[in-house]
Amino acid sequence: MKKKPVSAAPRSFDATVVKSQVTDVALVQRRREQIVAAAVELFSVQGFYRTTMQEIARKAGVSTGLIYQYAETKEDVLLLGLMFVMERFRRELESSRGEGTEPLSRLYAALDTYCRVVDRHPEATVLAYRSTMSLPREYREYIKQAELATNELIAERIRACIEAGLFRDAKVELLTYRLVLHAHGWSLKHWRLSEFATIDEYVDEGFDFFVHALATRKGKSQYARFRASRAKQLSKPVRKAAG
Amino acid sequence: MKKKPVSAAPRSFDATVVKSQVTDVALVQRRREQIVAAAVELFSVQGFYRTTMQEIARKAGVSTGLIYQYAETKEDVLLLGLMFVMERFRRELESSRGEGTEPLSRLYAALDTYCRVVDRHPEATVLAYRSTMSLPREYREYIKQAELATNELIAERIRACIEAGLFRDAKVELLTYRLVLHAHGWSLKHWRLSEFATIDEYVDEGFDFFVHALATRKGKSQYARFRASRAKQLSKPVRKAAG
Amino acid sequence: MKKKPVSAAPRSFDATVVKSQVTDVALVQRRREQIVAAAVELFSVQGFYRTTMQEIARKAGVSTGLIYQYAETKEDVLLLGLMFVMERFRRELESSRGEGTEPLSRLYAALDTYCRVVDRHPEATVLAYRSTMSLPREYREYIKQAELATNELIAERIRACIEAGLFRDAKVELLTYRLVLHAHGWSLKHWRLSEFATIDEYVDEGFDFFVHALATRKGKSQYARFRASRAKQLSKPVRKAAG
Amino acid sequence: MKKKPVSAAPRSFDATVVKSQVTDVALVQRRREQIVAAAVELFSVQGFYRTTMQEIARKAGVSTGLIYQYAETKEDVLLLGLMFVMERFRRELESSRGEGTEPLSRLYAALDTYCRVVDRHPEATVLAYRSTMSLPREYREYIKQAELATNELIAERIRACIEAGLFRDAKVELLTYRLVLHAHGWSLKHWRLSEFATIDEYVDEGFDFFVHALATRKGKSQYARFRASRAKQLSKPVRKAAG
DNA sequence: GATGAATGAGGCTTCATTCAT
DNA sequence: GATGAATGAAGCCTCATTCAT
Repeated sequence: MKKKPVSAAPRSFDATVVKSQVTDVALVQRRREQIVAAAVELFSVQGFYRTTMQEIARKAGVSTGLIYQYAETKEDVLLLGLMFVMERFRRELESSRGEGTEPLSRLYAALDTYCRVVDRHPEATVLAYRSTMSLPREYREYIKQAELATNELIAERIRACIEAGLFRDAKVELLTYRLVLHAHGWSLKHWRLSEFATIDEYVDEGFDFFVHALATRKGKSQYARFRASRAKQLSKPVRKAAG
Repeated sequence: MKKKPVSAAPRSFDATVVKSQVTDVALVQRRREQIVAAAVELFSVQGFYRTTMQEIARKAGVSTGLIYQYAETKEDVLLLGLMFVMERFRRELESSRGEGTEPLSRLYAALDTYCRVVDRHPEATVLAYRSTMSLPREYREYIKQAELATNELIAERIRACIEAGLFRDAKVELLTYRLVLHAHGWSLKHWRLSEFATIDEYVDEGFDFFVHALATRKGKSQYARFRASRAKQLSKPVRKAAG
Repeated sequence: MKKKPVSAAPRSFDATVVKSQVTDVALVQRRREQIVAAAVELFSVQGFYRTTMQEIARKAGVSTGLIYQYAETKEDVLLLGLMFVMERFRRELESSRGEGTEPLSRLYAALDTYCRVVDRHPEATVLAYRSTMSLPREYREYIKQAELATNELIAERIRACIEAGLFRDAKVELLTYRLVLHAHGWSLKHWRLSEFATIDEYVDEGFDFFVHALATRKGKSQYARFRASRAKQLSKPVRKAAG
Repeated sequence: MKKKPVSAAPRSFDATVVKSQVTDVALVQRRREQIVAAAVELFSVQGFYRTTMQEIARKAGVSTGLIYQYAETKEDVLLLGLMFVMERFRRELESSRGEGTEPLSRLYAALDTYCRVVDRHPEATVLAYRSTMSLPREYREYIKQAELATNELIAERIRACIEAGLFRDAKVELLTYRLVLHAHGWSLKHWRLSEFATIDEYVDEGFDFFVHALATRKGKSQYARFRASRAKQLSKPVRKAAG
């Protein structure tokens, strides 16, 4: 009886919006990965404008001219980079399961996953905030769509909690951004937040706060059970392997 | 009995870190305002790198060379711009009173003020996120310090709630960033959030969420009273004058 | 029995101290010659600061940007120019033979060659005096070393005269600069000197003066023989072909 | 029965070729000295183009605008500077006496004085070589005339030696430049020459060389006497007071 | 006479993009 | 398909000169 999750091929991650002179699809895929990986790293550290095409080429181990066979402009490379980054977010989020189908657990898993991706790739998050505006207005839409598609993965888990009577009713879109900003915040304000919490604590504190604000009576007892089960798990020798 | 409100002179807003060739202090002040106003507007719309010094000069109604009498580099202009913006945030936040000394009311006032400044100057917020990295590493510290000084104005109001037994104990620094990010979020994700809430709703929803998550029993009843008094106020003909 | 003529490879003429973005050594060589030739001419006529990179590019028949693939700054171009000029001096001096191995004859040949190079490229000499100070302090050392290497070609011929008992003993370094300044003087004060002497006369008068001041009895008779042989030679129809 | 020494107001040192807006002659004199002193020092160290009018003003302790009341362009300041420098050379040379009227002694005194002025103001000499070309062609003539006027002070002493039968006949103009370049050389090649001689030695060696090359029999004996008298003098406790 | 803020043309340098090989 | 040398427009910054006070 679950609603069909939005999905249905979000055009937003479709890298074909960027034209390539090369026809061999597999080659395009491979070369672009090579180029974009270098680009994302440089953009993240130095910003879009401080990074030159020649630097990207050098770091990617290709010639300058080659890049222009796989992207028409520097902005294209940025777009590919942002898509690449957001695609990673979505992919990881999509594969985060949570304990069975328990809604709270699944929501926790989503937040946990999101925060940890951010923790592992802090530059990627920052990149999105810093560089999106360097894109031509038209391209920005792609990024927004990609963001919405990713958010939906969280939104649907929030909805599940509401539908299960664990959370009081509220505007899911706003709630979603609350969690999204919590995750992004870890990167955006890492210089300060990391003085007061580890990523583990940050995730738990964030979730705890969220549940406290929204949980119905039923939700609260469910949450207590969730915490107990986690506590038991955590007491076991091995836990989340370091990322 | 209250702690002394913040420090005395937060070095972080001290514009003298940027050197000027002109000695007349009042003139420096006036010219910089003129230049920085133009710069902030352009940076906000086009970004730092897309904005040329000639554009800034033209918009400020001065010659290109003049800017260099009041700032040594383009980065200096950005620093002054960011300082200017953050100073405005702090100033407005500082002057937000709230109903008497009631802690909840004062906290609400802080969030309300913050969000409304963001609402009135959305570019300013975005500017901070997008352009801070364009600064030389050394300059970024100034911005961070300025941010902390501003945050403290919120932090102390949260602390007041905790000390008054209205909120359960928690890490104030993390809570502060929660509110800060809520305010910033209104600008960062305005394209989406504004589809689901007005600024009034966004503030109220954010505060409500915050209180729900933290309030003790005492806090909850206090909050009920606060809402009642606000409802009464809101029913009166005049309300917050538009900014 | 003779000392090994100077060192092997005087680092001082090593153009690799200036970095190039281009890797193809032959191309670097060719392009630099093209650029430097234009630069030297312009620098000589207008001076370093009055010459723009655009002018150099235009005269060299390349684009402005190209120069920056072969030299990092305008100062680098000057350094290459000075090296180029000094290298020419040294090369010509090195290949000046003189009659057999007769010391006086060889010394004369050195002075004669030096003065004639100066005569053919008066701007080059002037350039060295006027523009060396436009170089970063560090670069000036290269030029000094190059000068010393060139001077050595004269110094060793003076030493040969002393060792052959033709000249009385004296500080060779000072004597060397005496001849060097004599040659340079032809360019530095050409506006005046050329009113009173042709280059031929200038060389002869300079050598005569030098020998008169230093020659031993043996040296004097040798010098008489040298002049006699030259006189005979000079009476022949063909003489030094104009450079 | 001596020829009238050229003199008769050499236009070349006439600073009135540079126009001033100020009419008070004494003030013009005073201000210009103030400005030119600063300018010469800066030009000497940094070169003409690297020195800004604002730097000159600062070092002279006046405002930028003031300079333009006493000189129409930056080139004018340079011209005044060069005139100032050459005037000093001439003045010092003019006042160098030598032992009575003995020709050799007077010539020695000229060379000695010249070299010592150069030694005390090495930058001044270098300035002349480096910066003269920065002048508009028309101005250079003034400098040349000033140089000739100064040279004449040496030339006439050489002539005296020839007329007294101490030197063989030769082109006085060339001989003059020989001595001039010797003096200038001390500054131009100081970095090298100072490794091998003190200024005392440099002067003596230079004069000795000169006399050796030119002296008649009569001149030689005169020179021997001159050296003997100097030796006696030198053995006395006090000698040339340090400059 | 003196000041110093203001001007704006011009230079060095960068770098996205092209194209011959 | 790949290379990397070549292009040239454009931007930051400097500084000689002016002018209102």
